[in-house]
Amino acid sequence: MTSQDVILGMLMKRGLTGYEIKHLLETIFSYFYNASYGTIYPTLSKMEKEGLITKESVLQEGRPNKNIFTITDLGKTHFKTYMNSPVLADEYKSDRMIRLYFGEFVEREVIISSLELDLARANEELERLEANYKLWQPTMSPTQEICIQIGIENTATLIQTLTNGLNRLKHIAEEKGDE
Amino acid sequence: MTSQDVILGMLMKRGLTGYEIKHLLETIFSYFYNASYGTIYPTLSKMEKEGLITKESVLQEGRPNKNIFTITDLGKTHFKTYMNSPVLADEYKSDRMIRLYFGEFVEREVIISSLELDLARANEELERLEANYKLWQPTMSPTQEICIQIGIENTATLIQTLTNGLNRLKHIAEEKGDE
DNA sequence: CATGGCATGTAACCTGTTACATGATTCC
DNA sequence: GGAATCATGTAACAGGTTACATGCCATG
Repeated sequence: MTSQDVILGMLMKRGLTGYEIKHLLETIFSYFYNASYGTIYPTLSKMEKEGLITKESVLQEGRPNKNIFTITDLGKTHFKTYMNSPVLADEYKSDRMIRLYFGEFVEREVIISSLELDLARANEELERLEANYKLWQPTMSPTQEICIQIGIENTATLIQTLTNGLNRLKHIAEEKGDE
Repeated sequence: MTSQDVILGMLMKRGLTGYEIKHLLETIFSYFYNASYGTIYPTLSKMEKEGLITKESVLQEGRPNKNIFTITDLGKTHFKTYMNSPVLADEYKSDRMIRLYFGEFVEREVIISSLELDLARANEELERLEANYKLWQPTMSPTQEICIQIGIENTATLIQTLTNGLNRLKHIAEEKGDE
């Protein structure tokens, strides 16, 4: 799974610009993938050279011209090859979790306020995912729905676990304060 | 958060060899971090040159010699700087999720059997995490416990969501079969 | 006698990010 | 007047993986 595979998948439905691809990544894909412009544009150029996609330049008034990329038959073949290749293990690197894991080496308050920030962010993320779900549900395929449900339910669980963890940590902090 | 920060954190408790670091990553850290030997050994060399850690070679009989690395005061300072730096966003790239998202472009059975594999793996992972929890709980710090609880609860939630999703997909498949 | 555990290390490669460069228009 | 949106692109760099190289011992 490289950015190329993900972009090909996005183009299976309709032609897109690099800018639109980035926007999609930030909204619907953000839960399980992302890429910067520094990846997207060079990848699109490379794919065009290889004949996986074609470029159509559209002149616009009052705003920059744009390049709409459309998948070719060769591109579709490549995408299907990807979809039938062995599934790779998830890549997950969490700075939040690392710091929590090593929490014993910093002051308790640092950890507590960090967890509180995580909790606030998780709540925002949950709202965002639920808003997305309501917005796009009518046009989503069944498997897309499962994707967003996984995102929503995992975030809801995270909120629960963080809340429980915070309560326990605060409890320990109070006990220590009583000594 | 680079591998250096994680390794420094691991060495805060006791000296370790590269091999032991890899083992720890695969067992307790696997839920939120990992690194290959190709990262670990060069990073350890670099850290030694920079004076963050010291190397002690231990000759062994019947098995290869090993290098035990110990954190220095400079290393501890670096670790604390990391722990007080701004938290980075999680990096999560999931091939599983990408394929599920684009599931409409392949045969339903491919998706169903893929989800069934995911479910089986999630069950194994849950068992592994729970076994770890039982094994290490007595020696875990409160924040370490929260880490493993997050892992366990998220995995349990994933199992639920996958089960629900599978049921719905099979239902749709049956309806289609009735046409 | 083969597999897995113990143990270290390098070189070639891949993939991606960050920061920079440009510039008009619309909304607050 | 400043920020956000639309829109594309590059160069330098960072950070990592994979495959290879080595080799003994214990277990089945």
